Amino acid sequence: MYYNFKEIEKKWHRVWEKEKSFRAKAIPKKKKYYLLEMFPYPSGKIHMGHVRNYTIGDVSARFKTMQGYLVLHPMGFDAFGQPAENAAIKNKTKPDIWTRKCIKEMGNELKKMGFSYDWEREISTCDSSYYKWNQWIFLKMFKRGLAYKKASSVNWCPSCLTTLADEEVIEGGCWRCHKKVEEKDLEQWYLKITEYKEQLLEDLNQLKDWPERVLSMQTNWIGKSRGVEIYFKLKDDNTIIPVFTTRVDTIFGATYIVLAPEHTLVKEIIKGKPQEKEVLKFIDKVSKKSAVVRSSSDVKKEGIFTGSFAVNPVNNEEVPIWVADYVLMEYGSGAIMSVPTHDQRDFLFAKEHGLPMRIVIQAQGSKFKVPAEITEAYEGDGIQVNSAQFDGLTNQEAKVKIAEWMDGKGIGKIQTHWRLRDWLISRQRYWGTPIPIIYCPKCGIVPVAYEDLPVELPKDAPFTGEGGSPLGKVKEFVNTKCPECKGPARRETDTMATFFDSSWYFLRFCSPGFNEEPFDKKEVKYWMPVDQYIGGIEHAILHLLYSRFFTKFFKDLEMIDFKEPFTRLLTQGMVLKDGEVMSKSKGNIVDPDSMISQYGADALRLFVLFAAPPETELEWDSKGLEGAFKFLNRVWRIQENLKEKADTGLVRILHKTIKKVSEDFQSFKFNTAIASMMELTNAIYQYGADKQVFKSLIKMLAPITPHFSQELWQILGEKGSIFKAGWLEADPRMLIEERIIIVIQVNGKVRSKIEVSQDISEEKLKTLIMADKKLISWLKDKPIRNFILVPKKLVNIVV
RNA sequence: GCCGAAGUGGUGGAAUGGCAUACACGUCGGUCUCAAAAACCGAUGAGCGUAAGCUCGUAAGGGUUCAACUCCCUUCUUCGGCACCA
Repeated sequence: MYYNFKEIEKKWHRVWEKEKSFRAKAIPKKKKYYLLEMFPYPSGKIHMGHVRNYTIGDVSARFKTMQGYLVLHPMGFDAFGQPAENAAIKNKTKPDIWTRKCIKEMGNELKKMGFSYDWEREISTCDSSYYKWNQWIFLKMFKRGLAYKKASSVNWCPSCLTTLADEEVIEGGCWRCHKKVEEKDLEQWYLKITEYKEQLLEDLNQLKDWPERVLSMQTNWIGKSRGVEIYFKLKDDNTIIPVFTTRVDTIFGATYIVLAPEHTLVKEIIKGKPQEKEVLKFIDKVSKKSAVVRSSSDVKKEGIFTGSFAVNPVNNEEVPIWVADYVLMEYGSGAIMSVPTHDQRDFLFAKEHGLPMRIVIQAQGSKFKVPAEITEAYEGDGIQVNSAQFDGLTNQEAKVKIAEWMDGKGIGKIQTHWRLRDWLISRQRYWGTPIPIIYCPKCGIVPVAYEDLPVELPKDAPFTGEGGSPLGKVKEFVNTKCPECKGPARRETDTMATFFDSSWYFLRFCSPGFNEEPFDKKEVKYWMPVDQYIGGIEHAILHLLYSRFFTKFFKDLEMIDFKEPFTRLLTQGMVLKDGEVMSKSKGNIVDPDSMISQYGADALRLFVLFAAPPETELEWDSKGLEGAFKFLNRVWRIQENLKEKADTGLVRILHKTIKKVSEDFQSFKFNTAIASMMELTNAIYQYGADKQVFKSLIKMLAPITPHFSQELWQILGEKGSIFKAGWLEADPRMLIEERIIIVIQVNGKVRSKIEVSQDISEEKLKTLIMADKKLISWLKDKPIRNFILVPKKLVNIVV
């Protein structure tokens, strides 16, 4: 009754494995296609998200293969990380053993899905043959000053008991466990990603085939803002107070300045002033507020006058100096100029404290107002007023002119501020790459020599989940000799953030066994960059930014000759059930494995592609999966009723389908490609197919349903792999319809349809229209004002 | 607040200036069957009408056009990112 998917799928898995069907070996001059999906964390079982991600990738890989490309389609495991430690504690085993078991299980599940991976290239980041090169890269960065240690206030997750990079803090919480992140002062290792900030921003322009969403997220994250640092002077002793602004066009309206409570100057300027005691009290009060409270925008801004004045360098006006909690020491210079008339925040603050205001930008076309009349700040564009020699310019012109003028006179400096911070990579964790650094009491921080790599992760470490770097408790690991003076020394006991591992794995895939350097330059030259990368949107900043950084670093080392690792990027949407993300805690998980045993991998693959376009969220629908399975059976049964020769009508539909499917596969519109194959199938049921038409259909289905198609291919008498049989070409002659249907509109509304020969003349068509009974009542007694003909499609008659 | 994406039947979705709702799910009806399942065939945006057909309809309002889901303007809603960022 149903086709025997169980046996068929098993059969072809064996064949593919035996014949090493997906082995990719570089052939110079042959056009290559490197297709990569983000490698998984080996949790043991695959989930629907994996199924979706890897199915999208696999269909593209198989399609490209059929089109004649030499396709590299590797798979591996992002195997270091905290869950292994937690699982090991829970299951009373070791992270190493647990992870390897998971990798094996997960590999089997991936194989069950029939993905066309070159398994001989499999890598796991927890193998010392891999992480050795993490250490090598780290040392290269260290020698260039790109890896450095500094004491700073860092993000600390109290539940994971480790530090986090800025990128790993999502809405103030840990990206992994969502616990609120705390601040802690620690000495940690950083990578100087900021060295590449210009390039990281600039080269986004090069990524034409990345989703706009990702580009905008990265742009926001890097956060470039241009402006001017203005040098206000203290009235009493000419001490300079630098103030950063992006709105230098409003400088003539600056009526006071505000310092952050932590600003070093505050204590000096209040000394001996009557306000001293009050201000100190205020600072103390602010310092007791948590960062979260202080940074929530709905809390009322509080501030206090210091008793001191500063001089505005553009007009030598004396302005009062205030201290307020809304000015942050971490951004800019920790001091701002305040323009109440053109900044809403300043406006509210000035109203509250009765501070002076002056309008300097006049909205075009509106009546000039005086400060007393305005009810809110005007933040838009307009014409400069009250701005000395700049009056009459548009504020956009003034922005440039004033900046240049100030820069030239030395009363300000054109400056750029960035949001991006260096990447903190130290983790107080066991299951990661040891940082290859030795601390010597005599020589200080000493890098491990290249020939001593890898610094192996000890197999036994007493990690308990109670915090503190577990490696610190392994004496044989910690105690070592200084590479320089040979005296006793200690090893660094933190490990690297796992995002380090995944920042270059796509390069390793090009030559996974290479043991002279992280990768073989020749192989990388052939395969890289990745032509198509596919993965989840959650990596829009994290992994994708870090990988871009590493690529630029390798370019500087002259190990590669390209600037960006991923030419095209597709971010697939999440799989939902009942409108929510599938998760263990919500208990709404659908296990791919049980779906495979019920309907087969092919039906599952077909369903996840058909249910939604790849980028959008996919609502799980078991009825839909059943429908996909029914469709495959419907196709399967065609073989029982093949005709000698198919009707021309059907052959035309076939060629239209070939055209549509080829275009859609190319642009990842799998849902509509499948829809048109369903239409072809419906037409076959109507007309009856011959062997040729049927073979074409199963060929088009092959990238999506590889086992199913390969089996039918064999049943139809073909030997060998359907994937080596080439792709289909639509015959342009078959795409021309002889009889076409012209839609007739009257005043833009469809009133009739006429079937005509495709090469009918306009005159003849007009005659036919005039004779159309359906149109008589619409056209009778009405002069035709316009006759619009869209060739081969439509006529619109305006009466 | 700024930036980005989106809003279409009962549901997933299709159409990027030219027939709105392809394809599928669901529902209803039919064929086959003792019956059911499966399979096959058909109907299925709303309203009015016996019917032919007519009117309305793509978040709301306006505009451009012979013609707008599609382009422009305003507004609303949802999702995502950034944010007391000066």
